[in-house]
Amino acid sequence: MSPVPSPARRTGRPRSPEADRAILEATRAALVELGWGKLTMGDVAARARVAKTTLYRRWASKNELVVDAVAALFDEQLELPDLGSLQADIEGVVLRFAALLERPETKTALMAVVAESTRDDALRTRIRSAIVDRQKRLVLLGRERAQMRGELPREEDAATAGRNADLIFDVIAGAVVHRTLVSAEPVGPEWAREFAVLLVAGLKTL
Amino acid sequence: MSPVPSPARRTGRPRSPEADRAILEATRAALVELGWGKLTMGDVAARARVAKTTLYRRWASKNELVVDAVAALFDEQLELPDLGSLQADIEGVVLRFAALLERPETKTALMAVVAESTRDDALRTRIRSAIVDRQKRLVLLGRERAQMRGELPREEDAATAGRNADLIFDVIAGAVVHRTLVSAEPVGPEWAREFAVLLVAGLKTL
DNA sequence: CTCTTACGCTACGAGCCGTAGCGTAACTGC
DNA sequence: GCAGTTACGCTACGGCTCGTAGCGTAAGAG
Repeated sequence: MSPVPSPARRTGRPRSPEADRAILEATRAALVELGWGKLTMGDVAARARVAKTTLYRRWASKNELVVDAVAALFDEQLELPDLGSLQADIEGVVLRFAALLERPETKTALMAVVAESTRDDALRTRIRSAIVDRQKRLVLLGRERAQMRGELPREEDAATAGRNADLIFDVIAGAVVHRTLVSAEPVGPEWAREFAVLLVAGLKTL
Repeated sequence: MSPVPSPARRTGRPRSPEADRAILEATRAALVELGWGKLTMGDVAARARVAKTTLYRRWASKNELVVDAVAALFDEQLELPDLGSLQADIEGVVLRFAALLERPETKTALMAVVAESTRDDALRTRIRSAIVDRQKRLVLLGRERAQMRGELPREEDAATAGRNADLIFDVIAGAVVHRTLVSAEPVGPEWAREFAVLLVAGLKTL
């Protein structure tokens, strides 16, 4: 989690895990109140009751600090219960993802970090492993279940299966993000249902 | 376009439209080279060969300047030729939107502005009218055509029609944006075709 | 020709960044 | 214990950007 200098050190005073926690939490709080643009390292340090230099000993830049602070939010929701049908599973994953995006600290930060990642490959890699791939697992899981139930055909070759998974993931995640952040409308059960109906119908013809 | 003080002035030296142009263009260029975070007003002014004070006479903040600079990019692609079928029309709108997003000045800026808009209602309104609604018109146009051709049923009431249009728009725009910016994969003709197949199949069952 | 407004330029206080230097705290190995 | 090593808090600093003020000049309107 503290990426900058992770030398396999063995002697000397160890880093305070408490400080790690406090800094990440302070970062999320500051994001909610101030937003990405006005968030300052000095402010985060003050909230965490930590010296500014301590921040810089762990994170090289504001970008990386924020990515880690946000990524921690995605550690929770990694399970998706089997709801019995493809339709229900899609509604479930949509609602979970939406619930995550509704949280004010996620909204602002995720988009800002994605924006920055268009110019920073290291950041993109970090986001991919910390956030995107974890969400994608849910999609793969849902498809697998649907194929077991016979709701969806199995792809003939691995390449097609991979392309389809990517497509489905972009459609689901994209729609939820766009609805939440651009259209700025809530993702409720009805919307999830309508979206899932649309998607399931499309998937069955693939 | 220059939002700050738009008093119905009639006397005195008029504002230089040339300066407007130069500033917006310089802003886009700076965005490509520096990104949102490192873009400075001083730098934009220097690129536009304009005094920094001239920027502040027109735009109150960096946010609004960037929104206007990006919005200008969306003024072009507002037409969508009738390609003969719903499938082809969707592929067309996807490819057009993707082409816009592929431009480096759009990529970074659009996401950054969206991120900031989660905390700034005025900014969100501005984005909506300048960018979102214009793209949405294309969706409405495509649906209208498909209904004329008999490819899609007409909605029974206006409320349902509105909800459907919103849903479709979020799916299309969201998928393209997510594919381009988060997955960081190109939107080519094959992807557009596969996506359109999926969506058309779903739409016909709505 | 006067009035009014825009422009370029310079200068400025304020705030934040990221780093350096110091003394102190915590933990390890002898 | 004691020395060695690393983390921490604190202070101070140069450098950069912000956004504004003040001035003299440029450009249309009446």
